[in-house]
Amino acid sequence: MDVKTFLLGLLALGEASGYEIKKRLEGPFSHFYDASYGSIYPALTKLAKDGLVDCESLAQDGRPDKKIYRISPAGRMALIDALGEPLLKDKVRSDFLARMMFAALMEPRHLEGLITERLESHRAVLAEIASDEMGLADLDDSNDQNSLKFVVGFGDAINRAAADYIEENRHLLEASAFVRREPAAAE
Amino acid sequence: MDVKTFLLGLLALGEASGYEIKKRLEGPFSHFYDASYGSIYPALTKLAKDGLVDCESLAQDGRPDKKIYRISPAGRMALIDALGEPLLKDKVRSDFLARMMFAALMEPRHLEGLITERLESHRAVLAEIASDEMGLADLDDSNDQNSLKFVVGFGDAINRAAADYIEENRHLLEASAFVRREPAAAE
DNA sequence: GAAACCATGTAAGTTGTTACATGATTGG
DNA sequence: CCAATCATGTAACAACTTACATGGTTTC
Repeated sequence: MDVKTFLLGLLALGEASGYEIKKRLEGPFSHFYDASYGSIYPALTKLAKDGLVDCESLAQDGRPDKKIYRISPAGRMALIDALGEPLLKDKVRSDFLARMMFAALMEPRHLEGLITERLESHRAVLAEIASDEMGLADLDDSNDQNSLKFVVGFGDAINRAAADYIEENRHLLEASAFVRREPAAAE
Repeated sequence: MDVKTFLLGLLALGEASGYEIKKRLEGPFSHFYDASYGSIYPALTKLAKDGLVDCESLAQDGRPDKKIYRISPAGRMALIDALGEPLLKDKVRSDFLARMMFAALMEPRHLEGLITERLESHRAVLAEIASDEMGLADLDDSNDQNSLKFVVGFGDAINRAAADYIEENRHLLEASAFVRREPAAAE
């Protein structure tokens, strides 16, 4: 799903500015979708130009106008159309797993650091989800609430499984790495 | 990790042609890395030009020469350097989860189809991993074998967790979708 | 006889990121 | 006082995908 469609969907759940959208994407959705300001702002401009969203400019003191976007009836139809299209394969590129493939070429200390770092990042996500910092509470529609519960719960399940797996299997990487290097080189 | 570095890493595990690399990427690594011919072939050409890999052309009957690439000493050093750099965030973009966020706008039948399709794709990956079609057996180095065991096992754990989660929680999406639509409209 | 596999490569196009530009306000 | 937050936008760039080009061989 491209950025335009995704933003249209987010606006179907409630009005927002570009800045607010970006902040939300940094929360509990970041595990399956991400977008930078550099793609969000142009996308919103394009959606407005195509009549799929309405835009209200709120003048502010020292800052640029805050622009509140709302989905239009045409936008809702376009979104429904887009949701009817065939499912695309997920795109994943994991720097972590790619490196683990070549763990045998890494310094043991460095390797250990990467693994620990990764474990901590999974734990941080789990903590964030558990503490419900995600403000899904502000949705009127209980269907939408259930949808968000589903995707956030999905992130919880995946991060939990990943953390558990790493803990239980890091020895596969670390044991061999430690063996291979300076067996008894009393430095 | 960009395509060039990843290919360099794969070649560190053993020689291969561009075509063979692509085939391997369609196997048990596809859950965390993917690349098309259009990125593989130019990357190999570039690596050879930079002296990081050596290339041997094998003439063949009706086909283009098969080009076997092997990592060079310089390539090995470049790879080790690259592996020492700071870890990048995984990039994930899930069309499936993005759509589930907007499940309330989908036709119930269509939604059900998407969920079932997704479940089956997880199960297919699990079956493929279980049947060990991945030919990691042809590695001499036991360190490399352990590394591959780790990343493939990671895929197994994640796919299992995802499938279980979907089975247990699809009702969150489907229940609400069915309710909202023609409560008793005897078509 | 059609589809899939083997085998490489290029060019055009899409999509998105990074860095820059601007600048007041609030919290530590 | 420095960093972070609020707030939008553009332009240059990077990276990758898709489709095209070529064409024999093997499998159903």
